[in-house]
Amino acid sequence: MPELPEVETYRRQIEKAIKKKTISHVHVYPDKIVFAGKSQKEIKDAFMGATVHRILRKGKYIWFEMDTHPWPVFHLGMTGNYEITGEMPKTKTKSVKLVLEFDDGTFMIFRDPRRFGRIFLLDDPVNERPLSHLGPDVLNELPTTNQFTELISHRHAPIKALLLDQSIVSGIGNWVADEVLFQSGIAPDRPASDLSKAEFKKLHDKISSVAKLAVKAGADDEKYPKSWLFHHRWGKKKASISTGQKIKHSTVGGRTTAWVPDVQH
DNA sequence: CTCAGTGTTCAGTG
DNA sequence: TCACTGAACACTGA
Repeated sequence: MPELPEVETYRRQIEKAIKKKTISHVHVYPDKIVFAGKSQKEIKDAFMGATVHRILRKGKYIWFEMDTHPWPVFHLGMTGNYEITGEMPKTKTKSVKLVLEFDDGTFMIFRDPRRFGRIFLLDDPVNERPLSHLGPDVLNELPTTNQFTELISHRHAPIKALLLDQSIVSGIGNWVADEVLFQSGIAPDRPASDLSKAEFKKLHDKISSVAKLAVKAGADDEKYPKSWLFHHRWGKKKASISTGQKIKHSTVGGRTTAWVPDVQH
């Protein structure tokens, strides 16, 4: 379930679990796609014996800052996930792609059943593809309202498509985009160039508050405010928000979009 | 059996 | 080149 809140929450958990520790064993399960063409040996060599200093994140990518190069960069795709445990997973399901064992007996498991996730090996992650294509991070590097407005106010694509464009601001995914537009009262298919100055300000504020709050909640849905569209967006056909207004589902920016026409104009 | 999906990239069009 | 759209990718669950 990886959008920014999940990825940042994973980053914090992983950093807490393995910071300053050294990798003592590496188990790589062959997968040409997830490992982006790298051989098992290349992957193994990169991890083996390395000490992890920090876990960093930009947009939906996280990577290990280690004492040796190259550094591993992870993207969870649609279904990737991590698990930190004290023992080797007993049943090796097909979805397990990588298991790292650390010198204190901590294990980190990377799974990805649908194989949209990726593990890259890069010498300088932020300056190499695909990270070099990312715009500023929505959490740590969000542009000011004015900068944000300048970035997109001349564009004619639907505002939602631009929110999802990782090269403008990185980290916003499908449900976060919908949530932000709902709370801003802006219809997802409005061309960005149509938005007023006040709407850009509102949008910018909501991008910031939704991202921060979701991370603060540790990506735990149940802790998100009751008023959020999030809780109702996948509720069947006749779904509505707490106030009774109907949720409409349509395709915007190539993605299924949930929105409330009575509230978003 | 069919289809959409919490994401990204690339080909094709204007 | 740029801005934008839509398909492809892999696999599962509804």
